[in-house]
Amino acid sequence: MKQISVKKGVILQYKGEFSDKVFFVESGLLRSYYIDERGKEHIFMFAPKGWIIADSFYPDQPCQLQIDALEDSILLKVKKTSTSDLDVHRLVKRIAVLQNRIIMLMSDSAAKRYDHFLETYPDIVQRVPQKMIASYLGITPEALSTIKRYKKLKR
Amino acid sequence: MKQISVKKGVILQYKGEFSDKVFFVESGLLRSYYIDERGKEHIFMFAPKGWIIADSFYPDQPCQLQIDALEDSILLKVKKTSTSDLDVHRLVKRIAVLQNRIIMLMSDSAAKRYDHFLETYPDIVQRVPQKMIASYLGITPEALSTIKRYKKLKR
DNA sequence: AAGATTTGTTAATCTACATTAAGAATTTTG
DNA sequence: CAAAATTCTTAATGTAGATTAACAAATCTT
Repeated sequence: MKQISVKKGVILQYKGEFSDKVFFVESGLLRSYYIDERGKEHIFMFAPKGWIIADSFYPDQPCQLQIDALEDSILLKVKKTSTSDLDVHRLVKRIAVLQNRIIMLMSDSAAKRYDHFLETYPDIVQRVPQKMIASYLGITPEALSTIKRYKKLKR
Repeated sequence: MKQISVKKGVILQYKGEFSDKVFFVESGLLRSYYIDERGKEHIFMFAPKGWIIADSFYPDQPCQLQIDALEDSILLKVKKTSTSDLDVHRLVKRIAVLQNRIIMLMSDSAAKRYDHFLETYPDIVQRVPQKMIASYLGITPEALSTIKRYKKLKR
């Protein structure tokens, strides 16, 4: 369990790598993302201060997700193999986060998914490019742009 | 931790209920599903023999998911509050399942999501109505019907 | 077995979002 | 600061999947 400091843009975990790391974000912002067969990135999750980020906790399986820093960040790095550090409480919390993400993805319209995102990450809108938010929502940046225009009109 | 036996159709957990239950499926088939504001059901997960099914493990929060039996089933019912029974190993496994579900939902086409479903639950296709599979995939039964027709044509 | 109900198919039409493209705004870099 | 690169917006057109509807097939009920 040691503290590390990373610059924006640094890749902390590559897809396919056999990783045994879990990161606790002390400050800054990370993201995990899935790269599909066509090379397209789909943002799986953002991790601002206080969040955990990791692949699925199996050290003997190749990672599905890639993780990098969207801002200069300070992290606590823990080895997954030290099961003792993975307390049940934190795992349960993570399950809740994933469950909400699934319910969010299942909710019909992109506009609603955007609202859901705003609730989950109230302070991230200003910090990352819209195209990343679009990727998280599963839509194109153009579509997000249109959604935002409509939201403005309604006000 | 006690064994219970339920008939097809029995609802084991209602949306909004404060539940502290986790079910291990010994035989049969359960499903968890999310009910949206318009009353539409979205199947979150199927749980055949060997799987766990539960809401997000917080006994002090109302359930987001409803759980019922799709077949006569035999279950082990565990109280979530007895943290000791929720071993880290099982939680980690559950996280992996949820992560795969998210990646599946993010993968572009409905046809691919169907393939993904067939891999995850090879023996469920014959056991549940197509409209439930469609719900799990996030599409209409009509759309699934069309996907299956195209798959047949290609063979 | 006959009727009733639920489920599955097909086809026509509609719509949310994708794609393409071109220009405007913002950020990065030398 | 100016030039280059990236990001954002808008609009035109295309498409996967939704909706509607009518019928066929399977399942449940008595």
